[in-house]
Amino acid sequence: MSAPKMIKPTESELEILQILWRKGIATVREVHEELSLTKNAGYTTTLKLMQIMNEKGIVKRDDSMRTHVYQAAVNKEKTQKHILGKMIDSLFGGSPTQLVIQALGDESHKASPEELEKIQALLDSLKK
Amino acid sequence: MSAPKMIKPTESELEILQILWRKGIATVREVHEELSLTKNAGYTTTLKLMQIMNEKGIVKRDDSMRTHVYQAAVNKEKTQKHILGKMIDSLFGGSPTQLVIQALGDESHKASPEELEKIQALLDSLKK
DNA sequence: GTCGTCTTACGAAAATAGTCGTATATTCGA
DNA sequence: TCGAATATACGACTATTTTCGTAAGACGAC
Repeated sequence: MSAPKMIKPTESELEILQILWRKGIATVREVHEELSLTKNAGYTTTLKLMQIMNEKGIVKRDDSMRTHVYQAAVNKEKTQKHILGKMIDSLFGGSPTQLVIQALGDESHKASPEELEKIQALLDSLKK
Repeated sequence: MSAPKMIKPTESELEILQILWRKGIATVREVHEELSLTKNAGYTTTLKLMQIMNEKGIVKRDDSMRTHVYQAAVNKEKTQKHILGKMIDSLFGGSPTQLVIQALGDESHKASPEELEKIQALLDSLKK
């Protein structure tokens, strides 16, 4: 039953994970190209990070070929939940309600009616 | 009108901010007593952190007396919203809905019926 | 085969965060 | 007045995260 291991990706690792979650698999070069759009770091920096992530078990890689191919080894939803849980503790006094209220009230990230319905459905199921 | 400064409190700083937000004002001793309930760190560690926070402008202090009195210098809701906004963009593709769903589904931070009602009320007001 | 390019590996510096020991000052009660 | 308790200041040490230089092997064009 014990969680295999509790993973706590760093900021930089999260940036890489997002790319891998979206692309499925990718080489260091591909990840680095995308990171470069919003960030400024050398190629070997990205490489090193991904190597470390591999050691930590955050990503897996296929190194049967000269150019290694990476993929995320942690579940996206689980990771989101875990980070959110820490945030609930560290920023919202353990109350997810406060977090939800702030998130829903965020003017720059408005939820659409369809999304509100999704939340309503979830809320209904929690209430019973 | 420029934002005075963009604050990025660390994990430990957030823990202290939470206490200050709740208590309004507090001494290092008081903050440390509370931190000790959930954490294990020496008194001077807490002191040092609060001194650094003071230098950063995250807290203010009244040092007219021997025992200094601290208070938060950053707004709680603004800080929460800022950090949450970054997370919505970086982890949830800009959709607060996904974040809300993950937060509500967190088994280890269950919302009480009363809290669910609060969310329901907010949801109703957003729907109209 | 040789050269230029691309790749991984590796080590270590730089930056950031958190920890605490110790010195010194103040307060207060015995 | 003396000493225990408590306060701040401050430096240093540890740990973690991020960064990158450099080396060495593999590949393809020619």
